[in-house]
Amino acid sequence: MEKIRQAAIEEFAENGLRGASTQAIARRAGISKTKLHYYIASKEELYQEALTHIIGIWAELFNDVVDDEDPQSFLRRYIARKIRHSLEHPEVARMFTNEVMRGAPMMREYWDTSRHATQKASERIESWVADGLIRPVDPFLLQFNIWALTQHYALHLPEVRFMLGVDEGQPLDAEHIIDEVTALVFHGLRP
Amino acid sequence: MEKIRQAAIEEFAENGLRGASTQAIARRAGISKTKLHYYIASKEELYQEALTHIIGIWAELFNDVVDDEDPQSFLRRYIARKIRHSLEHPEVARMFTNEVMRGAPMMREYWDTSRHATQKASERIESWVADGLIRPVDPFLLQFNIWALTQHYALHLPEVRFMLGVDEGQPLDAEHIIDEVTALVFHGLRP
Amino acid sequence: MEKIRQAAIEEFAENGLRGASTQAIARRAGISKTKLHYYIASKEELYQEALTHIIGIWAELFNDVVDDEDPQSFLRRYIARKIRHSLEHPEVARMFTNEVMRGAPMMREYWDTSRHATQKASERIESWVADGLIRPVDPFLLQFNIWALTQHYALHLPEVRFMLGVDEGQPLDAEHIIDEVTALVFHGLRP
Amino acid sequence: MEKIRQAAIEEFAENGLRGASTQAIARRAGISKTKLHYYIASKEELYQEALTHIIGIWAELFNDVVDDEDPQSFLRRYIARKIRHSLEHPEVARMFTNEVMRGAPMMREYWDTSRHATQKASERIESWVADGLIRPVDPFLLQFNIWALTQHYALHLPEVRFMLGVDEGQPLDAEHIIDEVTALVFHGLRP
DNA sequence: GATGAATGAGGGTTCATTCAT
DNA sequence: TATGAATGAACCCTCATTCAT
Repeated sequence: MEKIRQAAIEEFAENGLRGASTQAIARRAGISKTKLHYYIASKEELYQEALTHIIGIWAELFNDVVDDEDPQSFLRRYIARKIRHSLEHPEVARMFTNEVMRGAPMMREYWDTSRHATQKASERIESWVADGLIRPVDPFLLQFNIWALTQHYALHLPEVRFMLGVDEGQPLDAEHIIDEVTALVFHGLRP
Repeated sequence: MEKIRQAAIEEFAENGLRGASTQAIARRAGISKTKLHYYIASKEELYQEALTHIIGIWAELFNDVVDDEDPQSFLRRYIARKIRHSLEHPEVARMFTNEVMRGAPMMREYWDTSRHATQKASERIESWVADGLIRPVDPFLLQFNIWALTQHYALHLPEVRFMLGVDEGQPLDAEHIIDEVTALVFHGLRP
Repeated sequence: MEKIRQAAIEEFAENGLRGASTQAIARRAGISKTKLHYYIASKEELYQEALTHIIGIWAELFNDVVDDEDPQSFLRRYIARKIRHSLEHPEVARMFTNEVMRGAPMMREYWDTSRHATQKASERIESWVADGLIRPVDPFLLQFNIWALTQHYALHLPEVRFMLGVDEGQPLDAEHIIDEVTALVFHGLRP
Repeated sequence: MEKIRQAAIEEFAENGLRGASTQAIARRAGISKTKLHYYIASKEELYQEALTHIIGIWAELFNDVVDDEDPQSFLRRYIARKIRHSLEHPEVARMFTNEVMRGAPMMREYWDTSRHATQKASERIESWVADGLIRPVDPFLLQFNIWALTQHYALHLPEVRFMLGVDEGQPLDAEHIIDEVTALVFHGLRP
């Protein structure tokens, strides 16, 4: 049941694994607690499954990147997609961050996989540096920094709205945020 | 009792308000649950108090900024302090982010205060732009971005260590991180 | 469905009425829980029915006793059959004992019937005593004692195997047990 | 708390580990379920503890046996004590039997210890045989048989009362039962 | 006749908090 | 000030049973 996972991600994003209650997840999904437990084996397993789902979402989000793109095209597309998704589904990034802040006990094995991708990306960044396309940077930290910038708007959405004076009813100007973040990174990498 | 607050921040950082247990806080503080409840009125109040304390920590961290500093000096100091603190006390940033991700129900009134400071900072940034010291940027988003970059290393500390291959025993190279983040921001703001 | 009853007796023997789960009975019978409930009205009724079945088994086991047999022939046959059945189907004796240990709420009416048989058997034993075939004994207690001796090997089967050093794969020597129990009773009754 | 264990043994005797409810144990002990859980760690542990207690009771019951006693003195004392205890505290024998019927998952290690005692007792019995004090018997089965005879009156107490026509108010004639069982065994062992 | 979905009641256990001393 | 005992509410989950098809 799709809506159970959605409800779970929202609840886990707000309250973490321990703080989330199956009662609340059921309420969010519009079903009874008993019915929820008919579909899931346990809270822990639902958590695990939701986490896996999130990882899948992000994999899908970037699975059409073209290797021979220039840094600008690549980074703009990456940042744009990530921020757009962050603003539309902040609960996804939040649940993920929640897990990371717990010490990520359920993600250690994912990191093993992820490490390889990070390393490959680092090599690519270094080739950009070698080609003089961007200034010399630590390729790992650059990845963390971009991740930080794009995640942030999901985590701090209410604060951002508040500070910008954008009420909950109105949409945030996603393109403006994308432009600013992209600009910071572009200029920040200029040789 | 100082150590209760410290224990509370660590527990709240990991498990959030709902997920934190007074039992666990007591254990972290090395006292009995009963004793803990002798010192605190309720879990909620302890949470509130810890949050206020965190805000105080950050206020203190930046209360000697000099208004007439040039952007470079100011930003470097700000970023350096924030990242250093993030790496030394990640639980502080984590508890804060946890509260924000919950929708920050206990921080709305803080935002009211904070908004003013944010606005003042924006004016200062705009004056830098007007003086040609940095390129034109959205001053609010710039603040968010810097915040994002400096918070990140607290939230994702274990992941960062893992990806960089730095074991828990060894210290992370804080200065290197500060250099890279500062460089990104400096170059990113170059006129 | 025959296999449901068999599954039920096994489960009830191990866990009692309250501790038995329809889930487990269904699993033992190789069907789904829903299907089980299609065939039975309720757990309680299945229990009742199984109990009645057990009583029937024992009635059948001894329904060809010949009244004019001498004590030796009668007792040997009785003991032999009972012990053989105990070793082959320990779950039957176990479920019965389980019910008795609960206070036998579902067997009170059976006892009414049983009492008559017990009384008739007592008269027969007394006639043996009167005829000088066995030494004077309390005929009721003798019946209890024989029952105790023959039931025991069903209830304590694993313990008996363990103490005798007979692995689960190998068969217990039923005839040896029968011989020893019979001998004890025979000698115990010698005038 | 002594009364909790007593309540637990009664409840476990009637309903087994699975069938027993902490609710019911609490009710029997005259306390609330919450209070019960203040004193115990878990139902399983309480069960384990009660089982250990029972084993201790029986050890105590026979710890003053004198090795140089003749068979008659020894057996009479043993049988008398065991039956008296069975009639006074049938729930103890019942809980034990309940565990055995489950397959005794929590007693396997006790059997290891018990095996040694059983073997020693067997040697003693064999010495009696060698000395011509009793007729040749399988020493292990003899022990099982005596155990069966003495346990039985605890397990089947209500049935025994019913068949003997002794109402719950009146006391059972324990000495008569002891006499009959002892006589059966004595005669049964006569050379 | 047969089966996946659903459900109210209750299971054992933990919780934050209060009481009694 | 300090602490073992106690407690009502809530927790996650399983249960026997019924529903809908």
